[in-house]
Formats: sequence, C-alpha cells, structure tokens
Amino acid sequence: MTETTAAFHPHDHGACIADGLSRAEDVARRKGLRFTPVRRRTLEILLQRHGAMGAYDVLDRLREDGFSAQPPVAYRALDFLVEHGFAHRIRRLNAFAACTHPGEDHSAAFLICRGCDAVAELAADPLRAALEQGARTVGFSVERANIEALGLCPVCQSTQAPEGIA
Amino acid sequence: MTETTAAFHPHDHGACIADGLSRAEDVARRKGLRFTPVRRRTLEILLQRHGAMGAYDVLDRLREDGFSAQPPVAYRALDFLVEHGFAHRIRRLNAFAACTHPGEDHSAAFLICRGCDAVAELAADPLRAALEQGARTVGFSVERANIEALGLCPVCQSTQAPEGIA
DNA sequence: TCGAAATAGTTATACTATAACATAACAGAA
DNA sequence: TTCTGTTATGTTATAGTATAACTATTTCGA
Repeated sequence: MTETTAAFHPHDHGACIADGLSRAEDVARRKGLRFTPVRRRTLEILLQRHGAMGAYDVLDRLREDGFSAQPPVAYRALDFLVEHGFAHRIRRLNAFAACTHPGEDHSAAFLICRGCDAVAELAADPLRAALEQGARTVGFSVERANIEALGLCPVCQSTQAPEGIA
Repeated sequence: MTETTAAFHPHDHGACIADGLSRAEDVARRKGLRFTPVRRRTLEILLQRHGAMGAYDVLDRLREDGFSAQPPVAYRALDFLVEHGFAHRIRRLNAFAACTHPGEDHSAAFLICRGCDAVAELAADPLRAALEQGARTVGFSVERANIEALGLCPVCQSTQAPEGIA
C-alpha cells in the first residue's frame, strides 16, 4: 500500500482535474459507457472539490449548471461514477469523492481527518487481499469492500487535541 | 484473521446472549462505566437479533420495554456501546450489531451477505495493522477504522445469482 | 447535603436516500 | 428510416437516518 494522493499536501490542482476527467473519458469510451453531461459534470464537481462532498452539495452545483435539482439526479450520477470506479462513496461521511487513482479496478482505503475533514485515498489492494483471505475462511466471497479510517492528518496532529478532548 | 463468529452457522444462541451480556458487564465494571438499564437492554436487543439492526428497530423494542421511544434514546445507548466496543456500527447498512468477540479493544471487519443480509464479524487486527502502516506513509495517524465487505455467504453462493443479475 | 457531572426525557427538525412513475434520448434490428 | 427495446433523465412525493437543543433526573464525590 502506497501513497497515491496528494490530498494532504499542495499540488497542481488544475492538472488534477483535467487528468481525472480525461482518464474517466478514456475508460468510459473503452467500456462503452455513456458518459453523459450530468455524469461528466458531476465528476468534474467532485474533482474540483478534491475531497468528500455530500450528494446535496453536488446537487446544488448541478442546479447552477441548469440541471434538474432533484435528489435522484445527483444520486444517479454519483451511483454511476461509483459503480464504474470513477468515484468512491465514503460512508462514514455520507459523502462521495472522485477517485484519485490512475488505475482502474482497484480497491481503495480512505483516511479521514477529524481535524480538517480532509480525505486521502490509499491504494488498498494488499488490504483487500487480506480481507478476501479472511473471508474465505468463513466461506464468504467478497465483491466490494469499504475501508475507512478516522484519525488525524499530519497537519492536524500538531495543532489538534487528542481524541476525545477536542 | 480468523473466524470468530458463527453467524453463518447454527449455534447456541441463548448462551451467546448470556455470554455477551456478562462479558460486557465485566468490562463495564472494570472500566468504571455506567451500564445503565437502557444501555444494557439495548445490548441485549442487539445480541438477541444476532445481526445488524437499525436504530429505529432498536427503538421499537425499547418502547416495548417502557423506555422513551424518541430517537436520541436509542442513538445514545448505541453510541455508548460502540464507543466502548460492545457493539459496532455498520455504516453500509446504517445499522448496529453487538460485538461477537471475546476480547476488548479489537478491530473488526464485517462480511455482509447481499443475499440474506446476514452479517459476520471477523477479527481484523492484521488488517488494521496493515492499514496503519499504509497510513503512516502519509503521516496519518489512525484512531478508528471501519472495514466492511459486501458479498455472498456460503449458503447464498449456491442459491443466488451472481452480482448484478440478482 | 450540596453541587458538578453524567445520563435520560422531550420536542423539533435537519439531513440523507429512494420509490414510483412519466418522459426523452439512444442503439440496433427490420 | 422507422420501429422497438433499453437506458437515461425528469419529477413528485415520501421514507429513512440522525442530531440539535433544552429540560429533568440521577449519580457520585467533596
């Protein structure tokens, strides 16, 4: 497992967004998926935020672009993105985040800072493998997994109080 | 990581409940926690179900016992149980489940069957260790983690259709 | 016994998500 | 091209989940 996101550090965010979009477009074309305007715009919104975003926040942004502002619009687009690995759902936050990985079909783990709410994505394929092995001992076959950790990012470790006191 | 639950198999459920309660009582006494009637009853309800339960389902049961039927009552009791390791929150299901582990202070992973909704808890300390190591490479300190897998239990593997078709 | 702290009761509301059905766009076959 | 099945979107309504904020009570140590 190695770092694959610069969420906790400064970086070229513009390139970040452009890369994410064009990668998604490539994958969608290759898989024959319909990367429609709402879906594309939804991914772009997530990429711009570069962090976790609630469905209703996404919805607000979509409204500004003239899309229908009803919840199902956002949820469908988000579900599509998650389904195909362009985004992840972070259940602990009831939120979504654009996938920051180059590769397709990976497993991800999320590091959620309780100090500043930043979210970082780690490649979790080894973790996933370990999980599947454990599951096998009970005869369970894993299809999808969510791995989410709550804690403190480097910055907040020096400025925030320890757990339970803040 | 080894199997520590019999959720996917028949077992002595009565003993299961009694054990869970008395173990919790021991720990609470040792830690100086107040294992009040609502909290105790809430844990008992979760143990009886021996699976995931929504907060509002718990609330319904509490009402039958004469406790106040307002959401905060259930959420507080559940939060207490989760906080001290007597129960776990399963975010994928917006639900809670009694901890089926003997030991305290462990990490757990959940196997959620999409066929029959059964939930099994695996000891996930190795997984947790791997997660923490990965987090360290980004300078992140893990305090809590949720690891949840969706898939098929042994029984449903033979009777259910594959993902996406069911 | 007094007072601080923790727990529980209560009311109201905020936030998250989906069901269900109507309409429109698209893709391949006839 | 036109038909037709399929996929996507629009729309309305509502279900489900969770917490804020305030009051009352209990507990426990000083």
